Amino acid sequence: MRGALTKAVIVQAALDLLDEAGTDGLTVRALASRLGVQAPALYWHVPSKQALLDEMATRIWRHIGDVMAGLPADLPWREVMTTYAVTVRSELLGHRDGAKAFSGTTLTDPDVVRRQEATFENLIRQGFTLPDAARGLLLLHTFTIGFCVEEQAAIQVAASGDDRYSPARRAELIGPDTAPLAVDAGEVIFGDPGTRFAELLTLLLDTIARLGPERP
Amino acid sequence: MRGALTKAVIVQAALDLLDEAGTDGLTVRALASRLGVQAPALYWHVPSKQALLDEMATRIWRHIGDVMAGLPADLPWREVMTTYAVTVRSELLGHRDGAKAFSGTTLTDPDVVRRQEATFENLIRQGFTLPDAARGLLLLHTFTIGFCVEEQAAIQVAASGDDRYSPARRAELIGPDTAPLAVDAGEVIFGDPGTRFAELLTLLLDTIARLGPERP
DNA sequence: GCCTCCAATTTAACGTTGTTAAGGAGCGAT
DNA sequence: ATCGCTCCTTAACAACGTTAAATTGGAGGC
Repeated sequence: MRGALTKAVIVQAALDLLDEAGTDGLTVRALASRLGVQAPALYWHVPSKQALLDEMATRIWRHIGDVMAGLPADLPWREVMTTYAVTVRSELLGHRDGAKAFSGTTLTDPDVVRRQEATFENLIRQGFTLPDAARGLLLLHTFTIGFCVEEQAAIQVAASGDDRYSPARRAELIGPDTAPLAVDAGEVIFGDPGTRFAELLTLLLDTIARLGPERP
Repeated sequence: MRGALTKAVIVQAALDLLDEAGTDGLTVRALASRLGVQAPALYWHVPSKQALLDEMATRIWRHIGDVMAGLPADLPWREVMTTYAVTVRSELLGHRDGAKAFSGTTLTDPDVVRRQEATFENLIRQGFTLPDAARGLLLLHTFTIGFCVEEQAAIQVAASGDDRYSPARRAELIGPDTAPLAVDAGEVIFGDPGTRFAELLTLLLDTIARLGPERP
């Protein structure tokens, strides 16, 4: 089993451990134990825990890049953008604490950026200027990040047995008589996240259309 | 000086310490020392560090609520929404690591929610249905959170002397010949954040207009 | 004026964390 | 065979959040 440890193996195990134990459970010792090794052994392959976290984030974003690069070169722009948003969301929510852990991360991999080229080419072919394509994707990216951060936080609260976001408990805490609008707004804001995401995404695509190929 | 320690004082000191020392420097011992007290003394007033972090977040969001509640009851909806986005951004960026620390946080204060009532009343008076007002604010909220998370992460990278996001270094890392579009897109994506925020915000307000009072 | 009681704080300590230093085992090349 | 390099272990450190127990200081009853 000597030499079986590589950076890639460690990163994969770290992602698995994160899913099982969450951020708090992702310790160097627990990770080492899962790999059948002592904790300091990992430091031969990875300079620090922070570097490991960066590496994990890079893996996630590289995978998202793979999906985007695999799209047909002439896919309609709405589907391109929908795929991006949906992929990012499923990838972030697919890992416990993923949104907070992998958002706003410093990508260490220029390769990820390079592979955006095909997407830009496609968008431009469909009538976007480059700055507008960039703005559109940035808007989508930003929105998706924010959405997932909030969604996953609520998921975690609910998972801990706290029903603070359920409509009934919420109404009770606020007092329905004092702020009926705020209570009702909760139905929209804390309703089914999938529906909400789809709704807002459609709204955004309509926005992006106006700065791109369907400019008024 | 006995009895001078209260939860409010601790929370304020914690915010100050966060700004000076960042998330890593915000330790129970450092906080106690700044308050002229031993670490365990804090546990008389606050049950845990996590509770303290929640309390800090609540303070931030309550302050944002103060600003919103202080707006004129008939302020045009675009200004209402702009104020919300701008206030959230300045509040989050106003504290070191603020975006990550205070986003997706579980508000412990129903009072914050109750005070949204006036904002909803105003938006409805200007032609929004309640669900659309909620959707609009949610879209704005989500976007702003995502934006700040990314912006502050980039700020922190730059502050550590890493010029990875500067146009020149970025072009060098990617290789300008292999992905010219991706390189140029960086000018938009990593240009001045204030401009970028204002641009995207305007874009969003145009979208929100279509589901609200200026429905086509 | 003393004593009591309770709120608020200290001292001491525990287990766990990320990380480093020093050393040893295995293996290929000379 | 032995050197040297790679990879891993054992031992240890300082710092962290947190708890238990002992201690202080002031307010109120006698």
